[in-house]
Amino acid sequence: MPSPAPTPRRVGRPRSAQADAAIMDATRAALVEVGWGKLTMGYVAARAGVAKTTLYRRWPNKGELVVHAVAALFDELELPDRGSLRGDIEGVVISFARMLQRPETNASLMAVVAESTHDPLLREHIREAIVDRQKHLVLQGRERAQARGELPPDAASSEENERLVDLIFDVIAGAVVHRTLVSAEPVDEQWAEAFTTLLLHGLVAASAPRGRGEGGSEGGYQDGSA
Amino acid sequence: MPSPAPTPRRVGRPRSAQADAAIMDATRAALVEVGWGKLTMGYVAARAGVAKTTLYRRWPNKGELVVHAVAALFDELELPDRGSLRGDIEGVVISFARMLQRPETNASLMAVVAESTHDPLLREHIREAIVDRQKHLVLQGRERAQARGELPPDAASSEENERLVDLIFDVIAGAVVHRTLVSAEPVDEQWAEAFTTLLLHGLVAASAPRGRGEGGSEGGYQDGSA
Amino acid sequence: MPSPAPTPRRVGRPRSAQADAAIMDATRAALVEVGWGKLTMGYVAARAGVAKTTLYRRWPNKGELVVHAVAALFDELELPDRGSLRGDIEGVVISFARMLQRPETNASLMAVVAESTHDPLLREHIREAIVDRQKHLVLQGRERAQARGELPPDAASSEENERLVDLIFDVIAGAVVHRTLVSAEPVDEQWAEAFTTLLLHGLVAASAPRGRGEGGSEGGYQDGSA
Amino acid sequence: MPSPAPTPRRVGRPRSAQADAAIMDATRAALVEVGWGKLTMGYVAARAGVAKTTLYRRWPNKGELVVHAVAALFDELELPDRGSLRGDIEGVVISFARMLQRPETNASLMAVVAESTHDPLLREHIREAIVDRQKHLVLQGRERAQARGELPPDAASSEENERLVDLIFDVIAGAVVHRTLVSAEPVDEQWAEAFTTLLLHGLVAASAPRGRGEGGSEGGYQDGSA
DNA sequence: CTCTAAGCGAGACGGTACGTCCCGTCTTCCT
DNA sequence: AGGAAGACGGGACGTACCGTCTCGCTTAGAG
Repeated sequence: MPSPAPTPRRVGRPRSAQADAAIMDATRAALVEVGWGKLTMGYVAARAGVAKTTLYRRWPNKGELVVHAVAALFDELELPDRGSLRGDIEGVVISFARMLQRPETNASLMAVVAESTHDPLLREHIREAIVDRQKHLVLQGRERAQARGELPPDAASSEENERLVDLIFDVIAGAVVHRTLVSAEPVDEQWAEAFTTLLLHGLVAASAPRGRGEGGSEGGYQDGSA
Repeated sequence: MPSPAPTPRRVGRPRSAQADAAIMDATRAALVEVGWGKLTMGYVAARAGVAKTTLYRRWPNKGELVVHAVAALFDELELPDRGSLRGDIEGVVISFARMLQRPETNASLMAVVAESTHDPLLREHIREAIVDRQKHLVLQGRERAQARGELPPDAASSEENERLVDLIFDVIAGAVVHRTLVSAEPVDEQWAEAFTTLLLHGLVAASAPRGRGEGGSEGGYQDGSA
Repeated sequence: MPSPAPTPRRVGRPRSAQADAAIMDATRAALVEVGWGKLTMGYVAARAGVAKTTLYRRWPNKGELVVHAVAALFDELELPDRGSLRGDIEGVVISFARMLQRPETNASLMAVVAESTHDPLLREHIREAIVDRQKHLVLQGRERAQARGELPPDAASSEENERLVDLIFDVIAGAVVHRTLVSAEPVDEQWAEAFTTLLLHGLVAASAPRGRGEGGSEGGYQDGSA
Repeated sequence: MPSPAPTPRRVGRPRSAQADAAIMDATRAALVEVGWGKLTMGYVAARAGVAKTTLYRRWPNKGELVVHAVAALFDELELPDRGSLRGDIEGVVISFARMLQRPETNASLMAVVAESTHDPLLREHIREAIVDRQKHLVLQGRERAQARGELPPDAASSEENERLVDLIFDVIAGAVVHRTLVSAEPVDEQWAEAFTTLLLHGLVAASAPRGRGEGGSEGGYQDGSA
């Protein structure tokens, strides 16, 4: 996919790539310093050594600029193969948490999400730039686990499949985000292990064929010892 | 400590309780209409039929006003006894989700949380007003389940106990919030059921005595059919 | 004229004379400190150790309060008989200037006059409280000079008489005020003497019967030496 | 000193001269309509068809704006040569009074002066913008009269000279201002003539060599008839 | 010698204007 | 054409006073 864009006009002086990078850096730095609410275009521009005009030539408003700057941070999320489902989950939990604990991400993610609650375009923007990117990791991990025989293969209905992936994604991302940003407690190895244990057992049940799942409630905690 | 509650000696004209209520209502209504970002003190005041100064006499700024207005919404969260752990979990998930889906909560919660990422006082405010209030529900549900024999009694170490409650809280609240606000998908009965199933199995494992928890990873999905 | 007021009601607690005095003092002190523009009722009240209500119970607004406080200062103006018209003029000039140089008067007079330029009621108030009181001194001095034979007796027309008194008053008060407040130079003995000399010669001409007055322009300065 | 006046290197969008003029006009109009006390920046801005910020970009506060607007009015003061000292004095008196009677000047001058009583910078501002400009007229008139032989040439001491000019200035300006603003009576031809007569005789005496001036007090009013 | 109408301190109230900050747009000149 | 500089129209901010309005307490004179 080299360049489907139909020749984007090449007249006049080209945009400075240097400016671009400086702006991204300045935006992230400013987010750390003052947060979304007090972040001003003027300050970003000044810090980047650039005129305000230059910002507006690239992004239509504050929101877009910040989302753009934040989204890039999510690119580094990866899912190294640790050989087991448990290992993979713990890995992603810890690496996701590590990212969220960096102040620029911390401050930015929630700010951007909050802004999105009454801005559908921004919400779509976030979905593309952040959510889908992360969801891909869940899929990848699941496939590996299935290959290893740790999880049953895909259900018949692809719709049901997607629902399951979405659920797992919301549980993992939700728990990590909530602990980091709302409870404001660190996601350390201990927490990651406990969470993984919880998830792992749930996963097995959730992935099992329908009609069996609700067994948990009756079985009680004596279940395992039988 | 000479006087236990010495009648705070109110002098001068007392604050109007009417105004207080009108402001809270106006704030929530305004949040629905325009969202956090465009909510203005002037508009809230006008809508409440009150002078802007009256707002500032009670709350030092927009943030505090909104947190206050939003926090009250969390008071209505309850945990009706549905007779089983599964029922209780589904109940709280759905009622929490229902609350989050109401536009005023939707817009406000994240906004307020986002604001808190660089405002420790606000963060403490949130913890008191919202987080602790919710955590209480988790405790309550767990006690009921223990009484019913659905979950094992408290672990020996109270520290470990607290860790577990915190974990469960982050998982429930996180998943619901994430699905509602980030994934922007509805929390319907179907999702609540699937989530509950997942959580239920995880819960049993997580609540079990240490040293057994990690069994899940090896056992695989064939576990149940053995 | 002992009390034409038809018994001004004597029920209830009478107004505190102490408060009255404290308010007047506080007002004048505040005028010195911050000037009219920044003088606030709250500050005057606080400084007088009195509630704002107490101020408004006595004067309907800031303007009236200040005029009242300032007018009292003019009461002390007197015209001691120095035995000659020249002496009397120098005396009044210096004592008037001395009053104007006191910071509370300095700041207040112009402020009040300025305020009066678009407030006819206040203007009338000033005329009664300040202007007429001063004009009386001019009349008194003139009568003494006439008695001494330094000035001709009143003209036939009383209207013309009044015009003359007004003119003299405007010249004296105007010159002193202008030097003090606009030119912002001190009215010392030297200036007072020079001004008196100027006025004295003018006075003789102005007081002379009509039809002769314009002689000055032709006569030139050689006039006296002839 | 490499560059004597290096072309101040104007960068960025220049200030709109149109806006400048509109603001001055609006300020003067507003002064007439509502007076100093009720003049608001918002109203001036609206009337000028300009944003409030544009006002504050040019003047730091209401006071400076108004002084600036008013000072310009004094530019039109001139001293047309009427051929005689008497004529010149009457001319300047009447044209000065005419200016003061215009409502915008009326309201503004005193307000600005009042404000200056506790603001040394403003006072200096006024001196430069208004007082010095007027004093120049006195000098000019005196020189003409000296050339015509109506007044004696400058005294030996230049210091004494300056004192005399200042005195005359305070008398003329003071009398006109006082009559207009404090006594609140019109300066008509009749008053101007009477005042001029008074001043003219005083002038001759005051301009005469020292040691003779005080003669007036003894001579009495019979002086002229001898 | 009580009763009671007014005075009083305190401070909340509805308002108006302030002067500031930032937004996103627009000129102007320079590269 | 891009970019730096900065003025512009606009909107909201949070503050400061205004003059009014409860409150509950105090106080002196009328009954």
